[in-house]
Amino acid sequence: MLSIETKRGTEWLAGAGLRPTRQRVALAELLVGDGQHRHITAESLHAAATDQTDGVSLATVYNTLKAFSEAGLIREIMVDGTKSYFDTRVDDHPHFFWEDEGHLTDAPKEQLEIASLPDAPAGTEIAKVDVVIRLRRT
Amino acid sequence: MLSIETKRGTEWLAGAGLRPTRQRVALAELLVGDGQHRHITAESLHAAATDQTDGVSLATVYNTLKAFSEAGLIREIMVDGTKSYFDTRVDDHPHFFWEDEGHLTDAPKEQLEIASLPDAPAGTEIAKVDVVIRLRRT
DNA sequence: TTGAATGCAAACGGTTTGCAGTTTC
DNA sequence: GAAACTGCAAACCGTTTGCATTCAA
Repeated sequence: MLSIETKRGTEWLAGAGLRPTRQRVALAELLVGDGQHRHITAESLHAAATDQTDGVSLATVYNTLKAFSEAGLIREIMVDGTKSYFDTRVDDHPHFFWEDEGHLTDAPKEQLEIASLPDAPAGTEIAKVDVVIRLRRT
Repeated sequence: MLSIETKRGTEWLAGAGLRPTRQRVALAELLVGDGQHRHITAESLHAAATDQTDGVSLATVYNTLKAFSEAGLIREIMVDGTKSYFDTRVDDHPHFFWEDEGHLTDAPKEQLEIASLPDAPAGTEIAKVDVVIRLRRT
């Protein structure tokens, strides 16, 4: 069908207590509408939104990504320094970063076995562990 | 003694085939002069250089960090997104990132055991594996 | 002497913000 | 109606760059 599905995205927002505005629903659909995980940047998401009938301003894309991120709906991944990347999958899992193309994909979590991890120093706890496997074309 | 030691830094530069200009030697000394590893940002290094008699312009700090990094003398660590961090220790090892203070320290490498790592996808090889343990105050 | 390195200031690029107008509840 | 959200444009801030000057070899 041609009509835009908005159910999943709306529920996703509701689960985080975020108001389902037109813009947020549109972005949420682009992010989780088909149930797949995605890696995006503000720029790529803005471009995707612009391709649709409902556009969303770049500033709102930034504000929304920040809001989603603070609500725990998405996670920011630090790989590039010049750009922010976000992942719709929020559990700890390793990433491949394709240095030549500057894009990010999930690495199979089952294939990563961490037998032991350094202890958190006194007075601190581990908030998250980022594992980024940087790839280069051979 | 009060005189500024410049031997180690000068040799360090020579080893990478970089000209030992006054500025580079000063920065190299600040980085490896005492044989200890350091985690720095352009800003912190510039501040440290300014505290000395020999100042170095901020642009030169940036250019120099880039040159050192390309020469393999230091390594850039991606943790913050808003700032670039560099490490004078260049082997693969895990880091603690103290989210509250925004600073970086080495995590004990012996305590990290990776039993298995995802395979590099066809046509690629692993350039490096970044492990960042993000800490939060309890 | 000559190519490389430096420093200043201006440019850059991704991100944030102030504020007026709009929308959700 | 009140509070939250949006969009525009301007501000921001770490970083890079153009170019004239200085320096190492």
